[in-house]
Amino acid sequence: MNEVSPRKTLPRLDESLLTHLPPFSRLERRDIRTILDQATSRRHEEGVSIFDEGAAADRFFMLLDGYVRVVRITPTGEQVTALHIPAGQLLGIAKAIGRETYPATAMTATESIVLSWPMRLWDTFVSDYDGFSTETYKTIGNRMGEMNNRVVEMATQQVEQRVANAVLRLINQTGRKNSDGIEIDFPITRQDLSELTATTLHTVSRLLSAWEKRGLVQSKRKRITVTNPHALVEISQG
Amino acid sequence: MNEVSPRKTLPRLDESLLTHLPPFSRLERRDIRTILDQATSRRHEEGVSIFDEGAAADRFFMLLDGYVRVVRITPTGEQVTALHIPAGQLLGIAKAIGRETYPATAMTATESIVLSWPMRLWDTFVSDYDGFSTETYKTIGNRMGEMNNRVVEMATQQVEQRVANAVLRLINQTGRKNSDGIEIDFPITRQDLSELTATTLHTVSRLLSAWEKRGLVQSKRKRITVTNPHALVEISQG
DNA sequence: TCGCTACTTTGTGCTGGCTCAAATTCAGAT
DNA sequence: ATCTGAATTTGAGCCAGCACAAAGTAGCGA
Repeated sequence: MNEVSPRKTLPRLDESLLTHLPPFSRLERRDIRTILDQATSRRHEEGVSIFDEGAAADRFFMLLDGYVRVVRITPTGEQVTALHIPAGQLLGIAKAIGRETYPATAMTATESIVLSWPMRLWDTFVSDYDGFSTETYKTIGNRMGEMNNRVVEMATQQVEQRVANAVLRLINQTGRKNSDGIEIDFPITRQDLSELTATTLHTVSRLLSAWEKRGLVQSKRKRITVTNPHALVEISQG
Repeated sequence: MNEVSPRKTLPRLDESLLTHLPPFSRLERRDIRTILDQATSRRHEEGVSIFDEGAAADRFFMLLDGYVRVVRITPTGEQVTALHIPAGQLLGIAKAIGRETYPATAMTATESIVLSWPMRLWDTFVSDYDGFSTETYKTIGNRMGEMNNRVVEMATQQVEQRVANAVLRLINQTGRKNSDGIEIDFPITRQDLSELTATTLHTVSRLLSAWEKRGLVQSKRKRITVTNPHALVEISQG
C-alpha cells in the first residue's frame, strides 16, 4: 500500500501537509517550512503503540493519516478505550497539560502516518506560532467534553444506549459515506466496541445482530455501516 | 458564622489570600494587589450554583474557602458529579480550553467564598503573570487525569470498589484528621456519593453500613470518617 | 416541645447483562 | 486447496445491584 519505511525522515515534506490543519493554519509558509524541517515522519502499521502510558513524554505528535485509539490498561490487564483520534489532530501533548509522562497509550487503529517533534520544541511552538496554542487548547477542551460525556453516559445509560452512542460518535468523527449508508472508516471489532462502552463483546455482538435484523446497520467482520442513523439516535436516547 | 454579605466587593482584600496559591505564587505583591483590586468577592451558601452548564462563560473564579461540586444534569434530570474542587483552585476556566460556555454546573458543597474576574481579563492573566498559565494547565491536567480514572473505574470495577475509591479520593483531597480517623471535610449524603459512583443511594447506604460494622468507617448523617484507610484501599482494589 | 422535612436504613423480588461454553465463519498464510 | 487463528454468533444459567416499598431517625424552625 505504501512504501514509506518506518523511522525515516522523509526528504522534503510538503508544506501542504500542514497548511490546512487548525494548529498551523494561521502560519506563513516560511514557518511551516521550519516546522516541517524539525519534524520526524514515521509510518506505523495497524495495532502498534505510538507511545505508552507512563513513559517520559519526550515527543509530541501530529497524526497526518489514519486513526489512533487512546487506551488505558488496568492492573488486571483489561483495556479501556478513552478516545479515538482522527487524522489532523495533535496527540501526546502531555506538556500542554503540565505532565512529564504520557497519561495513556496511543495505539494505531489503522496504518498511520505521524509527524513528531521533540518535546523541547513545545514551548517554542506555543510562543512563536500564532494560533497554535489556542487551537491546541480547543482540542483539549473537546477531548475533555467527550470524556465528560462518556462519564455521564456510563453513569446513566443502559448498555444498548451506550453502544448506540459510541457508534454514532464514531460515524460523526470518522464516518465515510458509501452506497449503503455511513461506514466507520477503520477496522473495529466487537471487542473494541465493548472496550469503548464498558460491556462485553458478547453483548455488543448480540446488539449489532439485533440492529442488523431491524435494518439499522450492516456489518461484516471489523466493519460497521450505519444504514439508519435516525433510528440509532432514537435508541441512544432511550 | 460569617457576616460577609453576598454580592459585595470586600474593601481591601488582603494580599495574603492569594500569595500562597499556585497560580499566583510566583507574583510580586504589586501584581497581586492589581489582581485583587479587579476581583469581585462573594459568599455563597451551601447548595447553590456558582455558574450553570451551558451559560455564557463571562467570569472565571478562584475558590478561596469551601468546597464545590462540579455536576452535570442529564435530560432526564439525573445528576452526575464529575469532580470535587477544594479551596485554592480555579474554576470556571472555560476560556483555558477554548470554550465560550461553561461545560458543567458548579454547586457549593459547603458555604464558600469565591473571587471572580471578568473573562476578558483571562488573556491578560495568561500573558502578564508568570506561572499563571503553567499552573492552570497543571490543574486541567489533573482534572483530566481524574476524569480518566473515573472512566476506567466505572468500566472495570464493581460498585463496592468504586464507592471505596470515591471515599478514598475524597479523603485525599479534602480529608481532615480528627480523633477517630480522617473525615471528609464537607457534608456529603448517600445520594451525593451515589451520584459520584453511578449507583443508587440504597446501595451506598448498605455498603457504608457494612463497612461500619467491620470498623472501617464511622458515619453520621452527612458526615463520613474513615477509621481504617488501609482496609478501604484493599476493598478498592478488589 | 412538637412537628416537619430531609436523610438513612432495611427488606424483598426481579432482571439486565455478565460468565461460561461451544459452534461457526472468515481472511490470510502455506 | 487446506489450514490456522482471529472474529463472531448464539445458547444457557446466574447474580450483583436495581426498583420498589416502608419504616426509622436526626436536625431545625416555630
